[in-house]
Amino acid sequence: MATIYDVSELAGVSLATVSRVMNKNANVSDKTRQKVLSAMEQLGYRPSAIAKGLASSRSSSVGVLISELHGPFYGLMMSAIETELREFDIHAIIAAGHSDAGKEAESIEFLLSRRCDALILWVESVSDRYLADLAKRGTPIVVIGRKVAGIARNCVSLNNEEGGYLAARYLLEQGHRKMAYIAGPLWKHDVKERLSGHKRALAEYKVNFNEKLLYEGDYREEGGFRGMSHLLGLRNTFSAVICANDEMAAGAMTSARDAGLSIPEDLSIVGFDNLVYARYLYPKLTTVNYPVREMAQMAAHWVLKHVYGNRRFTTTNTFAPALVARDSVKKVHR
Amino acid sequence: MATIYDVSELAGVSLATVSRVMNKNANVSDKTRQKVLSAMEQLGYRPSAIAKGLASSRSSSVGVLISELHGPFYGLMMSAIETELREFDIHAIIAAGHSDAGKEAESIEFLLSRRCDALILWVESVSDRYLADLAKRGTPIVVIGRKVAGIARNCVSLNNEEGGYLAARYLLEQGHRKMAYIAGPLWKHDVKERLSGHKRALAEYKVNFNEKLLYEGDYREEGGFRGMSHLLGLRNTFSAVICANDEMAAGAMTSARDAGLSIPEDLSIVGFDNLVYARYLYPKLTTVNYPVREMAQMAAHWVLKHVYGNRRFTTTNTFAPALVARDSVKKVHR
DNA sequence: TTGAAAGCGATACCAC
DNA sequence: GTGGTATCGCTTTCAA
Repeated sequence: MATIYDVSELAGVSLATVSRVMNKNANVSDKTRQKVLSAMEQLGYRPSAIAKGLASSRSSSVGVLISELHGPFYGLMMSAIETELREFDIHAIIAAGHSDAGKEAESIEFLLSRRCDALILWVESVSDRYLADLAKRGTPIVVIGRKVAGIARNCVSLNNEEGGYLAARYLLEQGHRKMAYIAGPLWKHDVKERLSGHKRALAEYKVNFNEKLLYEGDYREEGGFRGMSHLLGLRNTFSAVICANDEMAAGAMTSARDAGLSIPEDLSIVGFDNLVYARYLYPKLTTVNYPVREMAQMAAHWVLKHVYGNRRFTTTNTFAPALVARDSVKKVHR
Repeated sequence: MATIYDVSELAGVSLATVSRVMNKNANVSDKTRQKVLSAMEQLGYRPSAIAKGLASSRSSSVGVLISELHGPFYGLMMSAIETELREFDIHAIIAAGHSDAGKEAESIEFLLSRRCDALILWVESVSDRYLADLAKRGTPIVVIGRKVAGIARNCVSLNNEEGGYLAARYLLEQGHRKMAYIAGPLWKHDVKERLSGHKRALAEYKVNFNEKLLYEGDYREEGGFRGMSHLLGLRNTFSAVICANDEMAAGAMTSARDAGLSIPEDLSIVGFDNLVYARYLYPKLTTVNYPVREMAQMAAHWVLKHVYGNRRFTTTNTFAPALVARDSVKKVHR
């Protein structure tokens, strides 16, 4: 592969000059610029991002850490970040943390070793303390989906508590009084927040939260399926089930149907996230909107602004959920 | 951030020695190794992958190009590749091609500029010629999901024609004779192949292919939705609809239901891909399995074997689709 | 406007 | 076993 030396030689100019035309530095005469450009063309020259990074201590890359590379939620996030960054020729180096503290830390170290100019992190297991320390290590970070004490301005987060509240309140407004709850892994921050919002709504309506009707799922279809099966096996009755995300809602619906129930006639269901496919489920899923795309874009903008000095962006740190009413909830007359 | 110089100084050894312990080179006494290791520890030393790449002309990264970063299909692919590679401390640099020849080529150039040790490509728009030329440029490539003339051994592909055939034959076996087809974008290779397999099955059963019942979709839910709406608006009747992928099948089902039809009683539906969510649709979707994960792993293994010299892997170039019968097809008695 | 030369942080070959 | 040093491909002063 041709190097800058080859170009400089063929064009009959110095390395510095070649470097100047690459970086669109003004102080180059049109004539030399043309010579250089055509030399590059002839050689099929492609600058080495590696050498460039070493020399400039700027890698033009930002590390993105998410829990999983698959899954509709993370996919959207990644996609949005990549799109925003790419427009400025910044590349996303993507790694998966698998919701495990060890792997998350390892991935962060990995991204750091790649000398990313900044890190955008969706982390669930690593502690607030760890993140706060990391922020002081030099590489700018923005934490997405979580509010970390001490570095609030580096965070882009959703009010999950409010989301949990909205879902429950909606059901209560529709007349439901007995509801089951299929949560995500209970150690996760957002899971706990959603659940506490849920309880707040119940309290407001003076209905008791029944621990027996709480199932700890895994945020995936499978967990929703098992959760519903479990709940249906109980002696308790309930007219609605709230799932802590849409994927589990999909699994739960399938399970309910396998048990012969129809939705929403026999059972109402509410999800969380408002993934694309929520409206292609049957019946169309009533859920809580999670503005992932917007949040991901915001994280990217934060980096573009604070790390790459792009002044055109303004940033916000918190986002709000919103209820999206569709067809999976039936009104109950009491 | 500490450099190798700092470590060598603190440990009181030469650069070369530090480098040796990093690379687990045997020729270092236990004593010096310990000195170096503790110096690294003290300094919080983290080798620069960038400098390493420049010096060794090995970036320990492979470029992965896919059409979109979101979407269940690509997500699974990416995830599988990353997992395989990561185990060997090889990193995936991921880029999106957006099914556009210009962007695909640009992304490839981008990955090349990053000096990836190899490229794993899912490309749809760029020509066979382009790929064959690229393969000669030096950086090893493996093309996934497509068989490219001239570089067949660098390809990992599925027999799409067979998949299209299987879907249609299944419907024919179940007694269906009038079926509509919601295809993907007709310029795509796999779309054409699936469709031609479809026609082969029809021919075998001596049933005519009705051009009027062919709709060109977009491989996404939305396209399936519109396709079904379109088909239902026709004067033609049909007892089944084959969708060229599961996402469109989901959209199509929603549309059919909006029109008051029940599935599979009034209309049978078959998909393609066998995504996770196919079994959480209602009714559970009968589809054709696309072994994406296996294929992605194979692509990663190919690279691990041929580029990084890992002899433990064996490679295969072609994969076969298989029909997965579930609940979205009704048997028709004739 | 252009060039010379000193890094950037590792690797790897050659001595000792 | 360990050290010296050229080298990778580019950026970035500093002079001219």
